[in-house]
Amino acid sequence: MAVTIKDVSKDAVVSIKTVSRVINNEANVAEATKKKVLASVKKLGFKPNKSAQSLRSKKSYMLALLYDNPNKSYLADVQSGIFNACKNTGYNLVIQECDYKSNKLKTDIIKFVEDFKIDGLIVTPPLSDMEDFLKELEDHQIDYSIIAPSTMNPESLYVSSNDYEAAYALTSEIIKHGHKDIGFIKGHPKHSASHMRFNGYLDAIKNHGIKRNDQWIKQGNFSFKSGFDAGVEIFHSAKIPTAIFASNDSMAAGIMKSAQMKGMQVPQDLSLAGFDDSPIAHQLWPALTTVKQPVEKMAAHAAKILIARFDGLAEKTKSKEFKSELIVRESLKSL
Amino acid sequence: MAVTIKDVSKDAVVSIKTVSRVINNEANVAEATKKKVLASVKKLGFKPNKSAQSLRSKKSYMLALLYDNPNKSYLADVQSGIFNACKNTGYNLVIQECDYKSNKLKTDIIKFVEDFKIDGLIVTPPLSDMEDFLKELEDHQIDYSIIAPSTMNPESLYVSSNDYEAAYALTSEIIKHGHKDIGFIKGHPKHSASHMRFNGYLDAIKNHGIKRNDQWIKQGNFSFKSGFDAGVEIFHSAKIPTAIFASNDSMAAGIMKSAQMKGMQVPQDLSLAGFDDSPIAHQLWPALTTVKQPVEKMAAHAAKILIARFDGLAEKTKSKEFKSELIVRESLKSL
DNA sequence: CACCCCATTGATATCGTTGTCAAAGAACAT
DNA sequence: ATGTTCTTTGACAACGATATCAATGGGGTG
Repeated sequence: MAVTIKDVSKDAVVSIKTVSRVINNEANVAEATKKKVLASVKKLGFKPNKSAQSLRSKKSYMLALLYDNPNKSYLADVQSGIFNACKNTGYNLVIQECDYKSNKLKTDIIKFVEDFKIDGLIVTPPLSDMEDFLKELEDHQIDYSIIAPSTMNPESLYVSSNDYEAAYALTSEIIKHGHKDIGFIKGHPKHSASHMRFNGYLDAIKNHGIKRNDQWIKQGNFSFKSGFDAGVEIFHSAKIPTAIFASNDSMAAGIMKSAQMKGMQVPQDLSLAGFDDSPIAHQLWPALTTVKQPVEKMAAHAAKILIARFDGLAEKTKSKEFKSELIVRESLKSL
Repeated sequence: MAVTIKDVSKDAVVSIKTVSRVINNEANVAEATKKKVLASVKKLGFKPNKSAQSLRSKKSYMLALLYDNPNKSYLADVQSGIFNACKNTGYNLVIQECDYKSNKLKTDIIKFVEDFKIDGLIVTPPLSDMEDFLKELEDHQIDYSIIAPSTMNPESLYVSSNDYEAAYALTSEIIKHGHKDIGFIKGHPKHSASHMRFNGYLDAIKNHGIKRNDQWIKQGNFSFKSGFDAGVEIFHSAKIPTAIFASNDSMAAGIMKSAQMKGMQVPQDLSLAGFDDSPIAHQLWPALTTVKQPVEKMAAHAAKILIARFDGLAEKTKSKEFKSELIVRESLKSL
C-alpha cells in the first residue's frame, strides 16, 4: 500500500490539512512546521495521489497537445519538448489529433476538454492561426498556449520564432552567393509561418535591388508533392532561376527530385534551400541548406508558461520569441 | 456542474450502485433495469468521472508507451495507432522516453509505473528485445504488450511482423532483377528485427545459389551515418556489388549519398533497397524500393489486446502477426 | 490588563465513484 | 409448506486528497 497524506500527518504529528498546505505551498504555515512535514514526506517517500487531487480540486493535471500537421518529425520534437517541461511538475500530456478543416472542430475540442477535464491546451499551426477557434476557447475559458501564433497578442501565452528574419537572412545568404534569379515556393496558405517566410524573402530581394519574378514564385502546401509540382512548373519556363528557396525541406526535396529528373544537378545547375532542418535535410544528397528552429525548446517553453499560469507564477515565465539558426550545407553554391 | 452518477440514479429511480453496475457492465443486472439506466445515462449525457473511478478502483486508465528509438516517423505512427485504439475506451496514453542502455532503466520504469499508477505498458524495440527487462516487469506484475517481440511467447501479449519473410521476399525481388552481387547492411544489433531481416537476406541468396560475400555485409545501427560509412567502405573494395539491401531506409539514404559522392548513379550503377517505407523513402530521388509495415495498425492492435486484458475480454483479441508489403520503386533496376 | 487581530492549525465534510455486505424476492427441491 | 439457493438490488463505507470553518494562541493596542 502506498503512503498517503494520513501517514505523513501521523509521522509529522500534524493534521492532514497542514500536510496538504505544505505540499501545495500555501501561505501561513510556520517555517518549523513546514520543515517537519517536508522531512516526513521525504522520509516516507510520499507522493500525492493524482486521482484524489483531481477529484477534489477539479483539476486533471493534464495538458493536451492539439495538432493537425502531417510533419511527423515536427510533432515528435514538439512532444519531446513538452514532456521535458512536464517532468516533475505533476502535469501530464495527452495528444489530440484534429482536423482543422472540420466544421465540428470547435465543438469537438470543447467537448474533449470538458470530458477529460483538460487543464490547458497547447496549440500548434495551423490551428494556432485560426482566430475564431482561439476566440471560442476563450469564450469557454479554456487556457491555452500557442506555438507560432499569427498575431502576438500580449495577453495570450505563446512562443514564436523569427521566421521573417530567418527567411530574410537565408535569402540574403543566397544572394551573397551571387544569385540574382531566385525562385520561391510558398508554404501552406493557412499557416502564418508561410506568409512570414514569404515576406522575409520578398523584402530581402527588394532590399538587394532584385526584382520579383512571379514566374518563379509558386504556391505550395508544405508537402513533398507540392514542391515537386512547383519544380516541374518552374523548370518548364523559358528562363530558369539559379536558386530556389522552398518554405520547408519537404518541398525542397520535391524540387530536387524534379530538377534531377530534368537532368539538372544540384547545386551545380541549381542551388536549393529549405526550411526547418527536418531529418531529410541532411539525408539528401546534396544536403540541404536550411533554417533550424529550436522546436523542442519552444514547445517546452509553451508548456512551461501554461503550467506557470496554473500555479500562479505567471509573472516569472512569459511569452517569448526564439531565434532560428541558419544552416548552410551543400545544396547552396556560389555562382 | 456536470452530471453525476447520483443524478442518473435519481432519474432512473435505482440506487447509485445499480447505475455503477450498468456502466461497468457487471453481471446480474436485470435486463429491464439495465435499459432504464442506459436511457437515463443517454438522456442526461452522463460521463463517469475518471478521477473518482481511478481513486476508488485503483486504476489510472492510462497506458504508457515506452520507447527509445530515434526514428521520429516510427514513433509518430505508433502513437497514432495507439490513440486510435484508445478512442472511446476511456483509456489514455502517456509517452515515456527511455534509455535502453541506462542501468537504472528497470528501476526507473518500475517507479514510473507505480508513481503514475500506469495500468499497462506498450513496449517497442529495442526495449522489447531485453529479456531481463521484460522479466522484471513480470516480477512486478506489470501488464505489457510488445510491438515486435524477439521471441513470441504465446502467453505474452504482442504484435509482430514478418520481417524475415519480407526481407526474404525483397532479396528475391532483387535477385529476380538479375542481381547476383548483393550487399547487405545490418541494423542495430540490439533490435531483433535486425537479425530477422539479415536471416531473410541470407536464406534468400542461399536458396538462389548465391554465395555470401562478407566484404559486402556491413554492420550498421539504423542511422543515416552508419549507412553512409558502410557505403564508403564497400565502395572502397576491389569489387563493388550491383545492389545493396539496407536494413532500413535511413541507412539506404546514407549509402545513396556515399555512392553519389563516388560519382555512381542510382540505380544505373547501383540498385538500392531499404526497409520501413519511412517518409524519406519516397522523398529521395530515385525513390527507394522498400518494405512497408502496417505500423499504425500494429500499434493499435497492441493497445487493443492490452485493454482487452484489463476488461477481461482477453479471449476475443489476441496476439497477432502482421504482414508487410513490398514496395518497388525507382532505386531497383534490372541488370 | 483586557481586548482584538492575525497567523497558524485541526476536525470534519466533501468530491464521485466502486466495494462490501446484507436484504429481498424468485426459483427450485424436498 | 418449508428450506435452500441464486439473482437482483440498495445502504453505506471507503478511496485520498482539498475546502470550510472554527479553535487556538501569541503579539500588539488602548
